[in-house]
Amino acid sequence: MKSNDIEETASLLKALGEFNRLSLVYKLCECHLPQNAMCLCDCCSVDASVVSRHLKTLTQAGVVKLDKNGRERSYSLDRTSVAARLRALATKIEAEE
Amino acid sequence: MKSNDIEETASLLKALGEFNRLSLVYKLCECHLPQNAMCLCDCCSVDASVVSRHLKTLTQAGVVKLDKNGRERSYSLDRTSVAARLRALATKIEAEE
DNA sequence: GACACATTTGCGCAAACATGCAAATATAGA
DNA sequence: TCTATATTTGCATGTTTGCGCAAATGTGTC
Repeated sequence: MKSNDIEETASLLKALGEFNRLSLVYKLCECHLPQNAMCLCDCCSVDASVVSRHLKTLTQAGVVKLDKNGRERSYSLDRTSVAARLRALATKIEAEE
Repeated sequence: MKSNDIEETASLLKALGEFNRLSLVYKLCECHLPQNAMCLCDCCSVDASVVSRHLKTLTQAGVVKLDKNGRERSYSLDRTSVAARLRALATKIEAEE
């Protein structure tokens, strides 16, 4: 197992492993359409700046995708990628190599 | 989504989302038989006390199971449980509810 | 009991992190 | 250009966390 792979997976899990960030992810989960940050503020009672920072963290970890359309800045889950990475980890853990 | 569920899932991901802890998990992954902590020290170059603490964290998160047999203290992955929980999260994230 | 070995715990430290507030920035619309 | 709104960033703060070392604890063996 390469060190880089471990680091990469750890980053994903760390990004997801914080209460407010995971709440954001679940909130995005329920949204068919991309959401702007203000809308996402509702799900966790923290300052907008905190939400902004959490969304940045999630974006850097590849959990969330950002679409900029002029003033509109909308976030959406990268569902397939995240699901695939979690499943890959599950498969690895399950297998006795 | 209940707050407790989020907290519980976040705990699992947080436990896995640290480089040395994830290294321990991968190491345990490759072991057919339960391992003692000293053996696990090899995979990450940190003090034994640190490994002990990480293993405790992983145990509390339900990632690892501890068997005490006299002096022997051996750790093993709770493969099915962890895999199931990761897959459940993957499924949830993938689904547009 | 004395010893060796494995593991945990107490302590201190430095780095990372989550947070709120205020100021700065960006952008659409009047 | 001016304004209103959305978002980011700088700063300060309190908390958490990972770490190493040394001491303590547990447990089998002599």
